[in-house]
Amino acid sequence: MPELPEVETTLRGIQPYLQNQCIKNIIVRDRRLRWPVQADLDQTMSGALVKELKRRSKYIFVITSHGSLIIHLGMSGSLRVVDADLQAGKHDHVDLVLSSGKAVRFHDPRRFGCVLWTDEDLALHPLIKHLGPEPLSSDFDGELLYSRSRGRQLAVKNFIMDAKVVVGVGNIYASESLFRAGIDPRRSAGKISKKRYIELAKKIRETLIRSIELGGTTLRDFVNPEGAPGYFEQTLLVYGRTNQLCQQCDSAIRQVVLGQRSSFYCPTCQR
DNA sequence: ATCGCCTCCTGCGCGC
DNA sequence: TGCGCGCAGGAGGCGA
Repeated sequence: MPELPEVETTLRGIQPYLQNQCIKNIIVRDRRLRWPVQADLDQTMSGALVKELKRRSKYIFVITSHGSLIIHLGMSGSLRVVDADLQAGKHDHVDLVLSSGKAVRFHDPRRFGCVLWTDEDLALHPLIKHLGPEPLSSDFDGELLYSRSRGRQLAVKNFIMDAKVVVGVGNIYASESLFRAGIDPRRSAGKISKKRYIELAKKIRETLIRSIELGGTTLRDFVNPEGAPGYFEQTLLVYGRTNQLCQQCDSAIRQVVLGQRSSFYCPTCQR
């Protein structure tokens, strides 16, 4: 399940194969993603030169001479670098075929992801323009969490997962960051002190950076674009550990549902 | 404005 | 062994 570290790992994996390369053609096998893939995508982008790749939130931008692609991996999406003539499998919906003989293959069993084309300013795109700051940028800190949370009643876990507040904090990393900051995920966002938000912002940043260093979390079948797994899963302290003992205090880890999402916390370490 | 719920979709693991 | 069920979740959209 790609979260920000998995998206960053993916971007870094495909970057060397795409940068300054020519997109020979695009093969669309199934247009039915979260939003339909544009019918004439191949005609629009054939022959495009890839200028640069960028990430914003969990979106990957492929910026070319013939407009940009906005790619989101949804829940189950992946991008792999393959030899262009490798037989496509089930759920291999889109190939960016490169002049080099390689292809970047978009695979997404649940089809929650998207591959959208746009010729407009990416920062002004409807999917992008409302997004809050990047958690790894200097625009994000505890002061921001504190000021944005005043008067808010929702649970702090839901608050930090709101992309208008800060992007890229998904379900796994929200639980992990709150554990590391010692904050109960159910606590009302508006009632947490500035001091605690400063600690939380620090832990969000540290947790994401550490996961990127380890190549992301391999849950289900995440692998980087060259086929290697991520190793952050081995460092998860609460996520998915219901009834297991907390590594800090031996209490049993609890699972609750917040905002339709499973959430994990230690009843002793988190207050 | 805020917040919680619904929805899209398929694969997997579980119980029977 | 096979079947049916519940769960997983990113994030837009909607209703209260």
